[in-house]
Amino acid sequence: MGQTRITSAQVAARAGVSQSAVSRVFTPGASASPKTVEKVRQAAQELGYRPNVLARAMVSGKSRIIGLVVTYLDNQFYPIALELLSNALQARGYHILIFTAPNSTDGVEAVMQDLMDYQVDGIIAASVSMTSNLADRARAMGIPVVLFNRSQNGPGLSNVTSANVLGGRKVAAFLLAGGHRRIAHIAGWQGSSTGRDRQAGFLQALEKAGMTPSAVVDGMYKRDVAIDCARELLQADTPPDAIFVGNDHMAFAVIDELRAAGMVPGQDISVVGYDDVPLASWGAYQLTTIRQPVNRMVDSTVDLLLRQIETGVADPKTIKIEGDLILRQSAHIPKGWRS
Amino acid sequence: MGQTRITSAQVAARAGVSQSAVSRVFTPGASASPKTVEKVRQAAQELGYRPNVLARAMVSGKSRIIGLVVTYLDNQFYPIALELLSNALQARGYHILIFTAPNSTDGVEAVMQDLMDYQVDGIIAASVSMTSNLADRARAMGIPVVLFNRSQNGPGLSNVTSANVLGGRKVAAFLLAGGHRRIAHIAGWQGSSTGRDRQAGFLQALEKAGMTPSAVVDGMYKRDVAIDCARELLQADTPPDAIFVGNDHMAFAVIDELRAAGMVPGQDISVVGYDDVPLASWGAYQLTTIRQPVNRMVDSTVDLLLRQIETGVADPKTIKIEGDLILRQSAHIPKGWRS
DNA sequence: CTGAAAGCGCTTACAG
DNA sequence: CTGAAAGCGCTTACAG
Repeated sequence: MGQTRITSAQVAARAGVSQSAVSRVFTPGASASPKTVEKVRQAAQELGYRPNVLARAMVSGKSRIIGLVVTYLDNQFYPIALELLSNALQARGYHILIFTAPNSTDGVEAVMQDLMDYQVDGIIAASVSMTSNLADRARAMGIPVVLFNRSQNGPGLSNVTSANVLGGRKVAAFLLAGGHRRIAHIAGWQGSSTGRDRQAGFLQALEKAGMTPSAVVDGMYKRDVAIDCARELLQADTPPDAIFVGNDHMAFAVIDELRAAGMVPGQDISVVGYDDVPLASWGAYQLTTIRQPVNRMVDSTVDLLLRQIETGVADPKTIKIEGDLILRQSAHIPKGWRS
Repeated sequence: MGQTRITSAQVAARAGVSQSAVSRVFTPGASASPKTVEKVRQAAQELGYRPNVLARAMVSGKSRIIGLVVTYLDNQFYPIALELLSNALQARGYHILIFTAPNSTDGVEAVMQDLMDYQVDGIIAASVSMTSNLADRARAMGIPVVLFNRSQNGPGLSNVTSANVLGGRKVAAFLLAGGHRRIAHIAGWQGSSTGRDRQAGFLQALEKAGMTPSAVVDGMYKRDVAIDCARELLQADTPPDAIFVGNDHMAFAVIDELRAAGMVPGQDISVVGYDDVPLASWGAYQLTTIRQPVNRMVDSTVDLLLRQIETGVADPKTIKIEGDLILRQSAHIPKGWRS
């Protein structure tokens, strides 16, 4: 194998300049005469030289690597977020080192530690919660952390989510306006802030209207669990006439189950999800749902993270971005309703 | 910010040993007395020391980073493959640096170059084709490359796919046995080996049976294009009674379109896909399809790549793994058929 | 603007 | 088994 990676010293020799000169030509804030630049570029070109990013990282202390921790790659929302994050970061000269973590606390712990060992400049934790111990450690090492689609208090932690409480309220208002009176909720995992917030907003708004939900169960963000929940709701003495499901991924499962029971969503029963992943708009589901503004969530995440990295100032923020209710056929639309 | 990363020298000082001793304790093939190990571990523990992976990479020449290039994150097959690849690699002490590339040749070129700058130990290119120039360069630098779900000849290139030609043949045999006589094909992108191979096997088998397809069009692996194709096929003078679609992602689009036209897949017309992504088994689609054995594809990819990395022997292989036809309701099942 | 030199945090022969 | 030293490929004060 011809592992002959060219070094700056070799380029220097060929160009007839010092190794430092070569380094300067390849360092953005350089200072080199046009002549030097020319000679070095020429030699580098001929030799096929490219600076070693790892060596640069060692001395500069900046790896230009962002660690990303993800768990649920089966929910369409995350691959899309991942793609957008990667593109945005690449455009700014960073790259993503990816860690798929089991959602257990221990799993996340191990993975984050591993991640710090790679000297990442920053960490994005997507739908993962952190122990305060871990957050402290990252802060102690000066590694900025942004939680994506999960919100958590803690010194040094930034988080970016959609306005989940508000979203829950919107869904409740919509279903009430639709004349529904037996409204059930298959909640997102109650161990997550998104699951809790969506539920809280939803229940608040119902209560304000003097209503109580006909049932509230935890779907754990899992397809299987959501199916069981739906089945259970249908077998109750008074089955619901509407179901708010904690995310689209589970809502699809619920719709499949309702249809299997001979019901037509949008006619016999209303179903509303949360996320607006692409599949929600496909013919087979036509799911009414709250759109998570993933583009803006990604932009905020990248901005927050890179600002902290590049200025060195830890300035944790909590950002909540409002999302619209998208009307489709899975739920009855009240006359004259505008969202 | 308290960027006080502990170094091996600090641990050495506290433990009362040399810096090299510390290094040895943290190097797998070490040689250190139990006493030294004990003292060092103790001091490391107290200080919260962890070796700097980048520094280790510099001197050892092994970064334990695998570059992954992906393009289509909207097709459910890839997030799943990504997750499995990441898990398998993590289990063996490697991590994935991710690059999302536009599918253009230039885009891939830029991204791969970028990737090599990070001194990755190996590269997995998922559904991406490489210029021979690029392949040569990777080989010259001794970086093993495995193409995942794409097959391409070239010195030093390994590739892992399912048995696509065979898969195409299986679909043809199945549709013929089902009594279909106007069989159309919405092909996978003809710029890709998977698209071409599936089509080739399919056409071969039809021809052998003395049949010609009623139509063959390129769906480009894109939802929008597939929808247009389906519409076009339906408007033909003799619309098809069966459609083989180049992958599941497009097949879902085709089914949506057929239903919009009032047809029932599996009764009025048969639809067969390729991949068997999770969505294919959900109630809304019930898609008959060839299962890509993604687990085995991932295992083979990781084995091939790590063997090359760890032995240093370039031993390019082409691996094709057979996948079964999975029967569901989207296509008419011939009496007594067993796949 | 430019070169010689120190240093980033490690691993690994080399002696002992 | 263990320490002193060289070196991985760079960047960055420091003089000139």
